Amino acid sequence: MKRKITLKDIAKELDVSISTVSKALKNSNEIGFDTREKVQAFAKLYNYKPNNIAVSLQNSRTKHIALFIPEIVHDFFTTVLKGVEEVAHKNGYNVLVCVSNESFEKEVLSMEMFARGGIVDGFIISLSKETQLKEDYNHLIEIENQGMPLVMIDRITDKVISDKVIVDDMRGSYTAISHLINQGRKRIALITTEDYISVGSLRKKGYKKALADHDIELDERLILTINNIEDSDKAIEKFIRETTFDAVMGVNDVFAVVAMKALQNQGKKIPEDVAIIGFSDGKLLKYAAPTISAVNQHGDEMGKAAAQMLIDRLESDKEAENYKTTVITTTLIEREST
Amino acid sequence: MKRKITLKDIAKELDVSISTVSKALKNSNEIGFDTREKVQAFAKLYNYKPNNIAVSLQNSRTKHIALFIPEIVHDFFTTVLKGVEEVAHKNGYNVLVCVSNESFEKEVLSMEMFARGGIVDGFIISLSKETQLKEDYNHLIEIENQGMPLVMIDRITDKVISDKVIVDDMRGSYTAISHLINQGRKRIALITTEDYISVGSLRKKGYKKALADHDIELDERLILTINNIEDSDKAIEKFIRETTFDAVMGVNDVFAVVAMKALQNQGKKIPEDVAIIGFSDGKLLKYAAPTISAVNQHGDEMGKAAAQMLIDRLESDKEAENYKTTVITTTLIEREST
DNA sequence: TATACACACTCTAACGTTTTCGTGTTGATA
DNA sequence: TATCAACACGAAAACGTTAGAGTGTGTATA
Repeated sequence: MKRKITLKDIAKELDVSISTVSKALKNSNEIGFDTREKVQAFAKLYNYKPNNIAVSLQNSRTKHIALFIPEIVHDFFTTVLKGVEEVAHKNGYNVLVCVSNESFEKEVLSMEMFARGGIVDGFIISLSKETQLKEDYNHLIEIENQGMPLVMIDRITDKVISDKVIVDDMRGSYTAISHLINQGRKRIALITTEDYISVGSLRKKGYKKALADHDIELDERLILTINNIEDSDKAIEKFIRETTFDAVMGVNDVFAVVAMKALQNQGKKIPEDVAIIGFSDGKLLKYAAPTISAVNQHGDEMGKAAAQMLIDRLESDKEAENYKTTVITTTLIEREST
Repeated sequence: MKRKITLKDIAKELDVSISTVSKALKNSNEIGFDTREKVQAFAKLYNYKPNNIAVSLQNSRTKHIALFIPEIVHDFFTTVLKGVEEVAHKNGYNVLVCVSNESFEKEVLSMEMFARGGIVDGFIISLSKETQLKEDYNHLIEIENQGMPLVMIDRITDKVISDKVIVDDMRGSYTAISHLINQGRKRIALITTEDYISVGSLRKKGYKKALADHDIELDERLILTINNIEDSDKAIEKFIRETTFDAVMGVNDVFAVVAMKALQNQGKKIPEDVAIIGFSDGKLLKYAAPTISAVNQHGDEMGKAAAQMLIDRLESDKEAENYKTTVITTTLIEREST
């Protein structure tokens, strides 16, 4: 185990004090030119890198940020992570990933440990389902009280005041449904999640508004609410067997593709008999046969925006409370299914 | 900004020394029972959590591990991350994610900074393509020389001696091809990556061995090597137009699904005319129409195994060099395409 | 009554930095 | 020759913790 070289080592070797070395490496003009040169050359030669932990202890900044996501095996959150990682690294920050697995408890526990332990400087979080269901946001409020920056993304709550990055879910949904209507679809079904999930409910709102604005009467029977993700496949199949419509939107990629398969099994032609649209940043809809139109949420953009907001907050010393909410605009990707 | 409570605060408040508090919290019987009780109660009341940075500085262990992956928007690596995160958290470790984006430079730079800066205690890495192409592994060797544990996964090299977790790529491929042969397929195509990618070349080996063992003559024209991932779609379509076969295996999920679509466009029936099989842990093949058989690599198992190996190494004090290579067995998931 | 020793603490150094303040040496100025 | 900056550097405290080495009691042993 080769011990790492420290300021002390350099100091001893060059017969100067530790502070001189420290200053010389920072090119402080408090130190003579010759000494600076000498120290820097030596440090370079021995590949000296300051011990981050010591630096952190000194200025109580770790240069780490935490990203909490409910689920990692999910195209959207994956792209978010990619975006966060990119701008974090560009700014010299590292990303600690915590997957809550939709569990309130894990979210709370990890968050508290990260915060009180001084492990990270700030948080980016997308709420777990359980948290949204319980509506218990004390851990987030506690974070804020401690003065740690927090950026909420995608699955947010307005019970907590903080920076936020969201997608224009309602608008995305509205646009998608309008697109279907403009193509002459009359009976448009929606496969969605339960209302407590913020994005799901917003998408439903967009759906309803689009119908209303185009004078199509809302038929609640055309809305399928999945309450148990485990057997969503069966629920969707049953729904499709028992309901007739000429278009359907799923609030994610799996719902859309499962619906398509069920329809195809029924002998329906896509898009002739039924048009399909989903929400997704991933490959599932892109490579389906036929390819399925999608509302793209631009997870990477969200990640980038969130990371940038967080870092800005961290680097600015002002206590300012001008919290911002950035809205990422979705784009409709038209494919064969519509 | 509420300052965090420290040992010193507790000590002052309770009029004892800092060390007494420290020991009391650790339930050291060097401290009287009453004092212990008092300190612990107080700490609990004020929700004291030790400052991790100070602890890290003290024992030069950060309880952080780094996971280097070439690409995050990729089902396999996503499941790996999930596995790593799970066992890391279970053992009190945090995961720093670094996405190399297949870039040698980013891999090297990040790695050096993580190592010399004392940011993490150990590494789990899957090599970037560029690294595998260059065959320059000095950064990894350097890590090992520093005495930092390193676990290589999936995309590995035997130029570096370390713990490893791999999948039985060759065997997985062999089994898949044998499965096709047993179904009576005679002309089996392979869509693969260039040889410098370790897993791709192993899968090709398995393919060849399976053919040989079943007395099927190898026809090099049935092997398509994708050298530019950007226009793999076109390359695959061209290949399918110009080549005839009754089965095809893709070394990943996209190759398989693109091949299927191209075949279907040609009017081929799956699996009647052509059987298809891919490598994947994700949803793409599962939700394709028809569903596509897959060699499942169990990324989560790999992640778990790798994290466990790394942590074992970190927690054991012995300098032992009995490096192990864990092989995760792939499983063949038979679906409609075969 | 001297000795030993367990007990319950406190002191101190250490981890590797950064930064403020202090200090000895120059060379220039009055 | 006394005075005073400017210069180049060192000493020390601080960040929050841990752990080994003291220290001062009180009680049991010889």
